[in-house]
Amino acid sequence: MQPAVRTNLTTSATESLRAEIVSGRWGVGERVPNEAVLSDLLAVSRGTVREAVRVLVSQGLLDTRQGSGTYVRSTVDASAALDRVRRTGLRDQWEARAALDLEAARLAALRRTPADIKRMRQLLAERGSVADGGSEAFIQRDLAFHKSVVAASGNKAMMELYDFFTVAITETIHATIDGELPEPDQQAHAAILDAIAAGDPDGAVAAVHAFMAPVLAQFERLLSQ
Amino acid sequence: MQPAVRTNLTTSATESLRAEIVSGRWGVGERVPNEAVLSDLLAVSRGTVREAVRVLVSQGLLDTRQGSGTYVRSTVDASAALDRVRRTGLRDQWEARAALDLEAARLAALRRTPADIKRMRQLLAERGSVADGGSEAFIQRDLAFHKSVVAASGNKAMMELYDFFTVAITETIHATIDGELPEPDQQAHAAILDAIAAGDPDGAVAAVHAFMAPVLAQFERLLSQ
DNA sequence: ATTCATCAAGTCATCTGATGACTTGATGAA
DNA sequence: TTCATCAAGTCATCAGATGACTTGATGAAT
Repeated sequence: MQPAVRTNLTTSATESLRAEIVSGRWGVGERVPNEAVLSDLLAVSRGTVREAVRVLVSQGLLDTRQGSGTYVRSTVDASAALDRVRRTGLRDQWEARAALDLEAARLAALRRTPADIKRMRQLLAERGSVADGGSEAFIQRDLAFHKSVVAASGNKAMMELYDFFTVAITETIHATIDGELPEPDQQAHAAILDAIAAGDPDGAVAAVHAFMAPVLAQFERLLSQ
Repeated sequence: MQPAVRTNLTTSATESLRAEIVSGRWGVGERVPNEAVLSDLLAVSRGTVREAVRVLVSQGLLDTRQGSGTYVRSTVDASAALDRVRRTGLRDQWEARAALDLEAARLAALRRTPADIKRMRQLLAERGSVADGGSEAFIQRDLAFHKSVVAASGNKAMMELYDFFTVAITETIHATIDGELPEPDQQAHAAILDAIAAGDPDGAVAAVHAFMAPVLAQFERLLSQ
């Protein structure tokens, strides 16, 4: 069945205001109606209007000036993008991070410095097994290796996004299935590093693909239940 | 002189609450004090507390449930992560988006529905040339095609990220080099679509690579100046 | 004619109090 | 053991009031 949508007045007020802005009916720099008028237009109380306006201010769409009024600051709504990303499913987030892993490995194979290789080798050696220090510590070491690969790509945007996804995915996993995912083995990781060290971009991509496959397959199983 | 900082109670209340969350003092899933208590703790009225909470809800950090309470949803401060991504260079942002293009094309080749293919074909046909309606309109049509490819991957996280990077890259380009980039040609785009329609993931990846190469080469030239 | 202090209207900022809607755990009957 | 009922706790929303700030108009002083 179609799930019943439960919304609240503030949210719908926010979306109504947002629609006026992104549609361009309220132009950039223009002053919007005051709180009392908006309260009438939206048929909600002034408090609700204020909450809606505050949200749009925090997203950079509006700008309030005490004593003067509320003004349109921008019609571009990118600031909420990552929030919406976080609301997507676990599989989607994992795939998006995998996209970064893939391209980062390819770029790393083209750009890695000797220092990068040394660092990745060290982290891979430290990665060890789950037996050392428990699964939580192992996940941290595993992550450190992956991040070093992304770092070797020299791409700061991808590093930031990788961090973002890592935390978001961790939270989602804790909130839902509680760690039922297979842990990729040491050999698969070594293959990635070898390809990067050899300066082989296609090999690096293939290696990442190989180690991602079982995890994604597990997702499909979990999601199909 | 140091400009006088003028802040308001709602903003400082928001930051106080955010600090509790990102510091981990309030853990994920935990229920936070109710509005009346927060009102006392922050020494502001309940209305102000509600505005602050609403902002954090809109940013995905909190979650309110009527009748139950307010809960910590996540400790990832997406708005901060996004600012850091924005501050990275144009090449880094472009590469990150390319990583999405690449993986999305591969996934689209595996998952595309007949409706997806029809839509992509239509948008590719409409894409036409710069002559029709000027470069601004052409860029919009070009973008529409790329987004349809990402949509065909069925991955919502990647769609949101693609939108984000598109806006960020557009802003950066306007702010810096003012559109000196080569426009990938129609044939290269057709190759992507053909591979996806044929259900050929490797071919889709190769096609995206082929069309990205000249743009990235141009970046290298511009950046080396 | 120009400058500047003053003022009044308009607007957002904040507080207070009240009522309704919803959730959740306890209670007790079937 | 199951399930309907209930009461307490919490967020959702409204209404009214006061304070702080901005802005343009006014008019006196220079």
